[in-house]
Amino acid sequence: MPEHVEHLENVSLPPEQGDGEAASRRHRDPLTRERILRAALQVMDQEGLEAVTMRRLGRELGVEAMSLYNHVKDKEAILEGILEVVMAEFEFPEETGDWEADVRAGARAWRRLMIAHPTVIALFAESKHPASSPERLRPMEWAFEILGRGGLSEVEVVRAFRAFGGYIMGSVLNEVANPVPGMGDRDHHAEHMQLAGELPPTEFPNLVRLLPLMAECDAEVDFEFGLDLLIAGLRAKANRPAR
Amino acid sequence: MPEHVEHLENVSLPPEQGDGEAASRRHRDPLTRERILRAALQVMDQEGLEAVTMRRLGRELGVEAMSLYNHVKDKEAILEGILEVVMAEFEFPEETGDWEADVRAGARAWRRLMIAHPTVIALFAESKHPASSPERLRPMEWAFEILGRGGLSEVEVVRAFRAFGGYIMGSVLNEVANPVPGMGDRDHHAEHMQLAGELPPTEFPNLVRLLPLMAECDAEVDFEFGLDLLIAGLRAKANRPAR
DNA sequence: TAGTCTATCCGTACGATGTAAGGTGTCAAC
DNA sequence: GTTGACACCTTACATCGTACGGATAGACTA
Repeated sequence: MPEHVEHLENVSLPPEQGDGEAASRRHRDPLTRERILRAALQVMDQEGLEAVTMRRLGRELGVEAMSLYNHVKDKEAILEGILEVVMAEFEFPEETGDWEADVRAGARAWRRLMIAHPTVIALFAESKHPASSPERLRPMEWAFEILGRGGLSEVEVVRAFRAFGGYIMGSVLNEVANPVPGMGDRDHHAEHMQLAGELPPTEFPNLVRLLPLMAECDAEVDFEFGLDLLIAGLRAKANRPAR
Repeated sequence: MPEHVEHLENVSLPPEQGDGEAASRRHRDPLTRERILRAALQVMDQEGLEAVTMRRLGRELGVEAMSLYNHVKDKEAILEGILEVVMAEFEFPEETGDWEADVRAGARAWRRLMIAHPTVIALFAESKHPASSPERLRPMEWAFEILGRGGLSEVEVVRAFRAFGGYIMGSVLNEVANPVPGMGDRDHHAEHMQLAGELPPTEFPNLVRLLPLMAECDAEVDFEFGLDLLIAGLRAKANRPAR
């Protein structure tokens, strides 16, 4: 009988710089849905969605790819799980009682979360099932709660939720249109400027004029601008006096 | 020398229901970047992004997968190309001279386009390079043109563009959260209702109350709602009198 | 007419992916 | 001990994107 495995633990166990803890030779600390999702999120944040691979996650956790299937059904389940983990990071701003300020703070919190993990937008875009885990629902619940205090009807609350949600999602999506490398802006800036220079000015006069402006705009300020529009519009609709 | 190929044309050439035209046995009509992109878009619209495969496109066009590489650099190039084709379908609304009406019409046109090809949102979310082809730029140019007529400063035009663009993108993204099957709403509706029924009402009182409402809202009406908010806000900012 | 060029397309092959199926080891309960 | 449950590993397969090289056919030259 071939006893070809002489299980020493010299296999690899890559340096394990991370949360240390030994990974003692007999058992490494046991695999867990939790640990898998955390590793997946990390890989995704650092190297993008296409780096999230069963084998890669296995390597990351010192385990073979197939072992993951003892804790998650699918790769798809991992992807959905990442959304859970991210939404669990949502930082609820403390409430001031000022409705507009609270709405604004909520929107910013949401944006911060998406910006912190830009690739989740792609996950949302591909996700097959709507949210159902408490982790993903809790921030929604809170958003409804806040919006509900503005004197809007129930339908209006729903619609405002969708308007803000859509705006936040879309802004971030447009903001992180190129997701990969070292950091944002520089690439965008350069590409925009170059593009504006190359464009036939008779066909694209506005782009030639405005693209450079666009390149040097600050995404956060722009976000606030749109937020102002939505809130102003909502204030009008709710017949509230300007504070 | 092995002359193992006895090129008869019996291979397969699947029924070829489409644009007819013969595909005569000697040559089928020649492969083209154009034709490839069109086929890719069609497959994507009907069966989703993951069905867009080099071999699949080849089959669709009566050709081996590798032949596609004579006309496109990459699979990625095909995906970017799909964006071109879609944006080329943008239907410029005729301009009325009424600024608000034109902005609204533009936003609707944009939304219609995305709804007609829901999967492009995922493409945008994964696209590595910002737009650069004229097909993708032309609708942007037009949007700038329209927005520019509202008495806004140049920076405000840029910001308004981003606000509207973000809102449109995000709304559609949220609207088509589940992309695949026969059609929208039914699934969403059912899932929302069921979810609302299962939720612990003490932890998620707002969701329990509002999710059913959300399920029966009409996406188009909701879109208009957010559009109203943005335009109202913009009107205020531009110090224009309500019409 | 024969010969060469070039664009187009096919065939084969390689590495990487997700995952089904079954094997191996460890430990708790009997 | 023996047994069974569980965590993990190994192997295998279909399918993916694509590098590489050969075959075909029309256009051009002579």
